[in-house]
Amino acid sequence: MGRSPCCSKEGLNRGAWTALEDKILTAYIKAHGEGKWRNLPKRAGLKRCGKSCRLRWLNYLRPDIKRGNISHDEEELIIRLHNLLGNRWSLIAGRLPGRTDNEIKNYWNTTLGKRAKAKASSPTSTETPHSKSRHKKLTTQPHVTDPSNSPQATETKIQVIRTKATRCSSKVLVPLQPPPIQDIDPSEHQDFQPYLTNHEEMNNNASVQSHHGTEVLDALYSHGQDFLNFEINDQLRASNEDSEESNDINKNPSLDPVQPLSIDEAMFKDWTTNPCLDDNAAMDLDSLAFLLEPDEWP
DNA sequence: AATGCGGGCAACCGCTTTCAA
DNA sequence: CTTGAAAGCGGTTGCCCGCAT
Repeated sequence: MGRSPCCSKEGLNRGAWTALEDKILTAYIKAHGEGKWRNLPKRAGLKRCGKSCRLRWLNYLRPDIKRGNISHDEEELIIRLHNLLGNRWSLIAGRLPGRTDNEIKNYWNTTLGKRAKAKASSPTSTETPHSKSRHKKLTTQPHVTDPSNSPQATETKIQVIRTKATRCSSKVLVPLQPPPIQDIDPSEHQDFQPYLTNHEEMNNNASVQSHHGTEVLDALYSHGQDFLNFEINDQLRASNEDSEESNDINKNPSLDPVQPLSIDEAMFKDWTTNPCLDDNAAMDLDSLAFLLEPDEWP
């Protein structure tokens, strides 16, 4: 690809991963956990760059990866989030359980971007999101990997999404509560089944979700400014967290997660009061789409 | 049946950001 | 405060596959 290697590549494998390499990497990470990517190949006995291992794990081997077609809901969400966030693929992916930034980026570049272009040049275009071309290729499995060996082949239970922008979470810690199970119909929220079954996991990831909520809200507030450079005022947030009012939402799981959103100044100062951004509803596609396109509110 | 072409996707790259010493 | 390592990110590339000719 014409560029100098990012690290020493002597004797390292490149290109598509083999089933054996996948197995080794998966086994190693299962045993030792993620992280320390640079040392990982040596320790695991893989002839790969650490970066390559990280990418392979995050984009393909993770057990919480959702394979298969992008659903209509997901597609709409991607489009709206892209309108809002631009090419912040990792942020967009953070709102789509089981989807990776690479997958969304590819999907945009190959499908949605073109469609958007076509639509722009021909506003009367009647192509629907379910047009034939879109489904020309269904679930893709890498040819190098024996599907029977793939973790996804046997792992039908999709776990909670972990946005890769995990660093953000270290600065935002919001008290969380799992959604009341009895209030949620699992059949209608299959994408979020993990949230209904794995509270511990959800709590581990909740701060990230909350942080994304901040970004979305701030984006709305700043009307397109580069809100991702926004630095959260720690003191303000701390005072908000101390405020009884700001914690009401976390204390009151009975609040309707899709309650119409009224965006006022107080809410921007204390986004945790917004029911749409409550963790109980933060991953709900409907509520988010609702947030992004207020003129479509019923 | 053979070949060319384009689409789709996995993987790679360099830059940026974050964190710890 | 500085600096280097590690990790994250988005852009780009190259290969494979399916379709058209």
